[in-house]
Amino acid sequence: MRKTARRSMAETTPKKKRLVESASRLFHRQGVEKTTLANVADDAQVALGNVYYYFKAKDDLVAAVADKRAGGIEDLIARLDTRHDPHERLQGLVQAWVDDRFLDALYGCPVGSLCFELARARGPLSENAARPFKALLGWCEAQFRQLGAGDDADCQALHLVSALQGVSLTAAVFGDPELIEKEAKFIGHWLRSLQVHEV
Amino acid sequence: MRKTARRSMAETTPKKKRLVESASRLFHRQGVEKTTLANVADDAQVALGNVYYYFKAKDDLVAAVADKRAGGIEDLIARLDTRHDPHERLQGLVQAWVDDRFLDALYGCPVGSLCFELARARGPLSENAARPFKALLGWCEAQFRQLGAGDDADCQALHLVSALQGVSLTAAVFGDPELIEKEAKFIGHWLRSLQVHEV
DNA sequence: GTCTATAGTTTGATAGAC
DNA sequence: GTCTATCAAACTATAGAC
Repeated sequence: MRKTARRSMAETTPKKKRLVESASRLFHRQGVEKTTLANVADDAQVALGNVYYYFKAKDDLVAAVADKRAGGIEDLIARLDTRHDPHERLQGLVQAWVDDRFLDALYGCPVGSLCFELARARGPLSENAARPFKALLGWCEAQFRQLGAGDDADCQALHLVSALQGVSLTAAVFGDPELIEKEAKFIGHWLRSLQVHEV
Repeated sequence: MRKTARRSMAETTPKKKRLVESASRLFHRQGVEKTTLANVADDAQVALGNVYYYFKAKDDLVAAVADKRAGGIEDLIARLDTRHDPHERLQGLVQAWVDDRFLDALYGCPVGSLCFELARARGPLSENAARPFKALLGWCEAQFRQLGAGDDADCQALHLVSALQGVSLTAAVFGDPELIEKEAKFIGHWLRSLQVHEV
């Protein structure tokens, strides 16, 4: 009757989904280039040759993971949009980074690291690499505009997204999740200063 | 008599140095994992088998490039330290990012991307991955302290380094160097606001 | 020091039985 | 749909002539 989360997933979840989830985790920890299809197949408990039934080539699996990342950002945005005011929504975004700080301080932001790896390669996959960033920047800009930022809203959005991406990278370089907490507090002060300016 | 910069380097520079410089450029553009020793040997115009006379293994070449990156940051800091006041020194740091914006918007910050790739692997090379970041953060903290930041100096240093790293990544994802200019202006305003607060 | 040739693995991808 | 077996290419690294 004892079941670990992984085993129960391995037994119940369809193989295609398991492959994407294993790839998602391994791409985060090792990067796309260092992760082999044998790694993914093994982690998902799928025979190596069977991977090609679900994905014609490695790039198709990478594209599926990239879509999952973009969807994750869009889901996060949708959850934040249930909050009442733009200041709380932006603070919620920062809090999402704090929530993930232990994993991100080991392997970086899963979205940033993957999108960067795909964009730098400048192959066919780099087309959609900017999608999560476009969503995030556009959403942040709308929040800052509602805070009364006016023509500065796009600069503030870029600054916020950059700070979050940058601290994920820095924390990963040091392996220290407290850096994310520290930067989150700093950003929190900044956001609060914009709000009181507004009221 | 006509000589391109590359060819003249290929003919006059010692092979070991050429290998490190080719590796440095290729690691920036493709990442360590995607770059093969054949790529490096070809770019440096050195026979593949000869690479192993200078570097026992690929990791030794990677370590040499990592040292070069750390040295580059330390040189930059040394150049900035010739300036008269901490505000000008910090603005000079931001300007260094603007100067490199065209290359960084294609392939990211060479320091950040390499240090992150090495740190994430959590192998023997990740030991020194934090060295350039440690130098940068320590130096920035000293500048902010001289600006009268007090106990906030370390938070401000982390924020500045994060913003620079983050915007390099974001600009690379979009392939847009103007994002670096935009964020540099925003940071410039922030630094100026700290200075007038001081005076 | 420099080169060619190649060993020994690993990798993405395919073939074909079940 | 799933599996085993395997190919062809690419990679790190070595051997050995010069």
